[in-house]
Amino acid sequence: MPDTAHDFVIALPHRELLDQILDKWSLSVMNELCERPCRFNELRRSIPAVTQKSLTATLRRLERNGLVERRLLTSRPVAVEYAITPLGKTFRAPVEVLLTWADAHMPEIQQARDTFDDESLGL
Amino acid sequence: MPDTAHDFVIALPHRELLDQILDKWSLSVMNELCERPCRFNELRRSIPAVTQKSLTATLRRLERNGLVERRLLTSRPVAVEYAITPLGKTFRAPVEVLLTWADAHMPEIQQARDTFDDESLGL
DNA sequence: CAGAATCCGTTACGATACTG
DNA sequence: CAGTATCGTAACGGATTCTG
Repeated sequence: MPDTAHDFVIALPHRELLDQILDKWSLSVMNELCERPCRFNELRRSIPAVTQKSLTATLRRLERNGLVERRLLTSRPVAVEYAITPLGKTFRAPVEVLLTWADAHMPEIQQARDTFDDESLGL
Repeated sequence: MPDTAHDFVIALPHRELLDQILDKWSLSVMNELCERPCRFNELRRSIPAVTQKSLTATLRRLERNGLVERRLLTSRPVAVEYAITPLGKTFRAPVEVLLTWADAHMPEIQQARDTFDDESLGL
């Protein structure tokens, strides 16, 4: 086996990949697309806080990494549809594990934060 | 069950938490501390690319969230030791799932990138 | 409708110097 | 040894305007 265990630094390609698909909006976008293909403005409405610019960038990144597919609908006027890819679907499980963990330990974490913040002040 | 499925936006506290513990250096740091408690400069050597400033910030964040513990060793001169907490240990599993996924699909992803980049040029 | 282009402020980060 | 303080840069993201 190569390493992964005592791996010095999470391996740069991994780190870079995570940066691209765990960023601010990617999870929300993929979450939406996992339910159904969506038009651009449909996505905007589903994720009200995202700006058009960020959404575009997010979709491009996800498309480049093969997690999302951009379909040009040859209608009149031309429309665009985004859909999750098979690869994208395989990413759901790891993410759910992550969110489940977050959910389960959020109270514990919140308490750690409170304690930490109190101590910082208390000094 | 509440939602998570048609959840609009990954829930802000979750998003914020992920930002704090999946950031650039946190995984490498926790990876190291999972093997043994470490001194500050020991960590720096283990993760050569991290600057002192970023390492300090990362450790503080992880400490605040209860994933890492800062132990003041009352020796002469005073030393500091960082260790993973029980909570921190529970985070290992989700991360491994994530990295395993990344490992398994990296070739596929790399090919998607190549294709995408080629098409961008080809036009 | 689905963006591209521009401007602009905040934040992240690295490099460097200094401290108890 | 384990930081803090300061500075400069660069990337990120939001707001706004424009376009086929």
